[in-house]
Amino acid sequence: MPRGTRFTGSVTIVDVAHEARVSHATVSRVLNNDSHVSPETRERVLRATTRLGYSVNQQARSLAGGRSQVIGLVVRDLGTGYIGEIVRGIDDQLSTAQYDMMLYTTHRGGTGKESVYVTSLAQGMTDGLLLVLPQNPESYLQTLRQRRFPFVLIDHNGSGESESAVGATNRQGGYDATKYLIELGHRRIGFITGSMDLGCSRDRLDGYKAALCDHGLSIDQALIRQGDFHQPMGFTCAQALLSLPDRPTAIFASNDVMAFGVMEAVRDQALKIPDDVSIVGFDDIPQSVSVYPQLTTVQQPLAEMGARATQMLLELIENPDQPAQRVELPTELIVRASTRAIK
Amino acid sequence: MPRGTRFTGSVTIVDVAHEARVSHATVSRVLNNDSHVSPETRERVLRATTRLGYSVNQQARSLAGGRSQVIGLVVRDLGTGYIGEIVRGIDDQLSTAQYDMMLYTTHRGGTGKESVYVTSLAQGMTDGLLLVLPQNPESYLQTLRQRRFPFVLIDHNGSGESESAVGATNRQGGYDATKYLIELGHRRIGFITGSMDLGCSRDRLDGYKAALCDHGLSIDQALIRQGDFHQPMGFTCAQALLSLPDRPTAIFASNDVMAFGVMEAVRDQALKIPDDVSIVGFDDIPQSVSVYPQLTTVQQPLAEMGARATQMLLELIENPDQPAQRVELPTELIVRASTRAIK
DNA sequence: TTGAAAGCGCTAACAC
DNA sequence: GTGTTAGCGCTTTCAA
Repeated sequence: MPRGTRFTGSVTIVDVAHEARVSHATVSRVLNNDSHVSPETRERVLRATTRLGYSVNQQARSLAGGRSQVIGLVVRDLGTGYIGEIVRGIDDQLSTAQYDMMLYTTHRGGTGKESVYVTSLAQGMTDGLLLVLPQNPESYLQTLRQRRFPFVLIDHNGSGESESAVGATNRQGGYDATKYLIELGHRRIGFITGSMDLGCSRDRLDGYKAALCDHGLSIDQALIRQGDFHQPMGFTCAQALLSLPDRPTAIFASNDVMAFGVMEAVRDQALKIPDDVSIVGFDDIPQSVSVYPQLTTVQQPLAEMGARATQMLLELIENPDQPAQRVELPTELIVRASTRAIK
Repeated sequence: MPRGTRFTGSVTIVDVAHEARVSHATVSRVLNNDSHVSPETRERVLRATTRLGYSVNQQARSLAGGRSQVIGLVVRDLGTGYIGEIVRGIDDQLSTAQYDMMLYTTHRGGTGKESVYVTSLAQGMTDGLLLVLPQNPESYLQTLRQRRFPFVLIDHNGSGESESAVGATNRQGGYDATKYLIELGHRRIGFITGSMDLGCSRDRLDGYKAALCDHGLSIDQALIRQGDFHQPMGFTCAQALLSLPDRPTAIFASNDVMAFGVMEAVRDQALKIPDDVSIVGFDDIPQSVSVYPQLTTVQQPLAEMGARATQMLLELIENPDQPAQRVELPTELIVRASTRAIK
């Protein structure tokens, strides 16, 4: 009957050692798959662990210099399905690697908050960090780099080549969607950007512009509004676009959530989707099939991005001296019901 | 220049002690707001911590018998906005209490997985647990109770009076929505349940039935379909309801996500919302205003539920011998565009 | 009020 | 192949 500290009926490595009639170091070896243990001892220890219902105390393990088996996930918020999808991918990988996840949201703190998190995180709580679409990341990326703390950026390609990042072919995605609209006969295509401090936002805009150029259309600055990835902004920008003297016949929003705002605005003006205005989004979050009409959008393989980033992080934790990897997963235009050929 | 172990440039309590010319025990006292420290010593220590950029190592702290300052959040998945809203509330409270959060999802494991989490969680990693809408919870609630490990259930009122839980007035919500539909003139009102192993699902159904009875309408079992809180099931159930010989003029789904599935099904049959079929959901997740027409729904104060549960958990951690609290926050019918009076 | 010392559960040399 | 011994950074008696 092992004595417990607080709540936990904690069976420790020492109890197991006692039960298996070995030293606690040997138990540790077995637990860490050290090869220098005789098969029969290993067997005996393993039996003892199950008999006693032992489970390792991660805090102690990581204090002693081992891994914490925890990674930190830093996100703005969990608002939309966007993060949910990414987490699905992360989660899968983590569970097979026997890792747990700490969740850090930054939505309330505004600037500065993130860096507080990150430094305290790097304090040993976690073995590595996954940063989803970080806002003004330079403030703390610096710190992480200095400490050689493993991290991978998701959907944001950092400032240089020096960091590992997984993203999608944002430029191509922007290009494809715009080209598609052009081929449907649209000539005046409104564009709503994401937060312009993010590389992915700039890339999508670039793709839009490139497609326009390649098809001999000029770039009208009036058709480009600066958004922020949130629905209200999609609404506002769309309102502005729709009240232009020469109203666009199609609007391409830099993410699905803003596209929902566009839908609202279009209806607000008693216009029909897609008859009067075609709408395209970006991301393909689960909600894009819940709305009506179902949204034509550029799919990002979000779950896969999460999974890939996690694999990369795990490798980085294993071997921190690895060179940075930069992965771009392909986007795909998903045509649904919010777009149609111009009359 | 403190020496670091792994990545962290870790300034420890010893470094601070040295700098402040006191023992590390005194530093610990200051850090833990122990009253037996002279104001001037405290001041000196505090200055040293900031000068050195010290930040406490939670692992060590919790190993030594203190709090881990981490709570665990156990959810099925992050799929919809539902969890996102709850987390917003949790997060707020946690940040003011200086707590961090571990996220445990159970979506992949199916049965049994949750209990594995929970036991390993209770192993000292976290100070307490928040369980959102847990599936078949009896398997591990038992364990938690035995160990007297603090936990609070969210949106699920446990098996007895013995556990702390925060939910909403589900029965009343079900009643209100149904009553509203009846007052609009609807007589045949379809109902899609949630997972019936959950108390909240049963309560919503009860409210539906009670409203019917109170208004002299009989309960037609054919109008009640068993759902599971997911969109595809909403679609399927709605299809069944709509192909009934005497088709319902309104459908009340036990959550918003299923209501979206209902919308799909209604359109699939070339019927109009709300002209041919009125639709009501439950939850009021953010998406319910993104869909068209905007969804009439029973609002649960999700963020508030998260916040309240967190406060309760924190109190429970402070004083585990407290009696269990059971809180029901009020729901509110939010009338939007998916419902109308019958012709 | 403060310091010394023990120990939380574990890993990682270092012996044997 | 296995045991012994030191810590990891902290909290917490127990003395002083």
